[in-house]
Amino acid sequence: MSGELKKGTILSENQLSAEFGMSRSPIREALRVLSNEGLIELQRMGAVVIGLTTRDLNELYDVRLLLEHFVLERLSEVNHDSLIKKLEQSIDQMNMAAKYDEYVEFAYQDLRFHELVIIEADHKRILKLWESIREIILAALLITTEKRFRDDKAAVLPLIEQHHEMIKALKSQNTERIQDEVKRHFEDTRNTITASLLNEA
Amino acid sequence: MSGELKKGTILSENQLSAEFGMSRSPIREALRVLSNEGLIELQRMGAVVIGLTTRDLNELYDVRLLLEHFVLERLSEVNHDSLIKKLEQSIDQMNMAAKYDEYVEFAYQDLRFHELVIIEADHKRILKLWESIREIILAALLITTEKRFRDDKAAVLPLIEQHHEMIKALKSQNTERIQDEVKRHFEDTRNTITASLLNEA
DNA sequence: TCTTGAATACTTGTATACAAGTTGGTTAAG
DNA sequence: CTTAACCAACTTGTATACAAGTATTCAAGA
Repeated sequence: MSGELKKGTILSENQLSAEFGMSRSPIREALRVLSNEGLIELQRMGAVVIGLTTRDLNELYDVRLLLEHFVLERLSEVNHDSLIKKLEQSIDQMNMAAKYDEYVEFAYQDLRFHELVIIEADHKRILKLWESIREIILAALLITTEKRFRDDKAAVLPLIEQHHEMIKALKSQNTERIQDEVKRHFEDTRNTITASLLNEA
Repeated sequence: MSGELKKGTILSENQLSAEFGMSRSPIREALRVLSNEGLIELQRMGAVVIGLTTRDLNELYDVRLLLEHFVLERLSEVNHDSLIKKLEQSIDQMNMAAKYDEYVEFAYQDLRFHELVIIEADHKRILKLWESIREIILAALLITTEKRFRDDKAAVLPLIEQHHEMIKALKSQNTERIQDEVKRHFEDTRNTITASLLNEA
C-alpha cells in the first residue's frame, strides 16, 4: 500500500522467508491474508502484487460507506448513550494525539471511532466483513495521517470536527441527518486518502 | 452447517489430520478458511464449532441483500443484454436440473444466477465480499435444495418463477421494481433456508 | 475435604524436508 | 538461423520434526 512494492512484483515464499529470516509457514499464512485483502493475487507460481488504483480506493470507500450506512440504519432510532460516550472518548484521544504529534495514535482512534459504531450494531456477519477490510483501511489511514501531519497539520482539525458532527447527528436520532453526515465525512476522507496514497505509489 | 458437528465441539489440528489421513498443513489452512467464514472460532487451544442460529442465517441474508442491492443500484439504469442472456441460460439449466432431479446442479445454478449479477457490477471489492460468503451460501443452498427436492418437489417451481420475475424486472430497467423483486426473492429463500437448516441442526 | 503443585499429555506456531510440477535457458540437431 | 528437447533451478503443496506453552489430572499436604 505504501508503494514500496511496485505493482506486478512477484513474491515467492522462499524469497520472503529468506528476506525476513523466518520459515515459509508464517510467510505462507501472511500471503493468504494479503490475498484475502486483495493486495496480492496468488497464482500458480508466485504471488503478484496488485497495485492500488484510484478506482480500488474508491471501491474500498464504497464498501466502508455501505457497511456504515447499513449499521447506522439499524442504530439511528435507538438511544445509544454508552456508544456516544465511547465515541467522545475516542475524539478526545484524537485531540491528544494531534497535540503531541502522535500520528499512529490518531489514525488508530479514527479507525476506532468507526469500528465502535459497527460493533454497536451487534451483527456478526457485518462485523466479519468489517474485519476483512479493517487492516487495509488501517494501513491507508496510517499512511494518509502521517502525510497529513507532516504536510499540513491544520488539516487535521476539520477531520476532528467531522467526527463531532457525526456525534451530534447521532444524538439527534434523525436517520437522514446521520447518513448525510457520514456520507460527507467519507467523501472527504476518500479524497484525501486517494490523493496521498497515489502520490506515493 | 449440516449439523453433523454440534455447536461447541472442539476441533484440533492433530485430531483432524489423523481423521482425514493427511498432515496438519492442509488442515490448518482449512481451519483458517472456516474461521474466515465464521463457521468456527480459533482460540488458544482448539477451534470451536459455531452453531448456526436463526439469527445467524438472517444475518447472512442481510448481507446477501445488502450486496445485491448495491450491485443492482449500479446496474439498473443500464442495458445488460449479455447479462440477461446468461441469466436466462442459468434458469434453463435450473429447469433441466429440476426435471432430472439433480439437486446439486440446481443449487449451483441458483448460486450462479446471483453470482452473475454481482460479477456484472465489475466491482473488485464487492466481489471479494461475495467470495467471502460464497461457499457458506452454497453449502446452505445445497442442504436446502436437497431437502426441497426430497420433501416437496413442486416447491421448486415458484423458486424458478421468482428468478424469471427478476429478469423481467431487470429488463424493465426500473430500479425500484428490480429491488422489490430481489427483496421478495430473498425473503422467500431466507425463510426456506432457515427452516431446513435449523431442522437438521 | 480442600487446596496446591508437579507431571503428563495435549495444544499451537514455526522450521525443515521432500515430492511433484513449472519455467527458462542452453545445447544440439535440422 | 530456427526449432526442439533436455536439464537445472526454481515454484508450491504436503509431511514431519521440534519448541514452547497450556490444560488436566493425580497425589500429597494442610
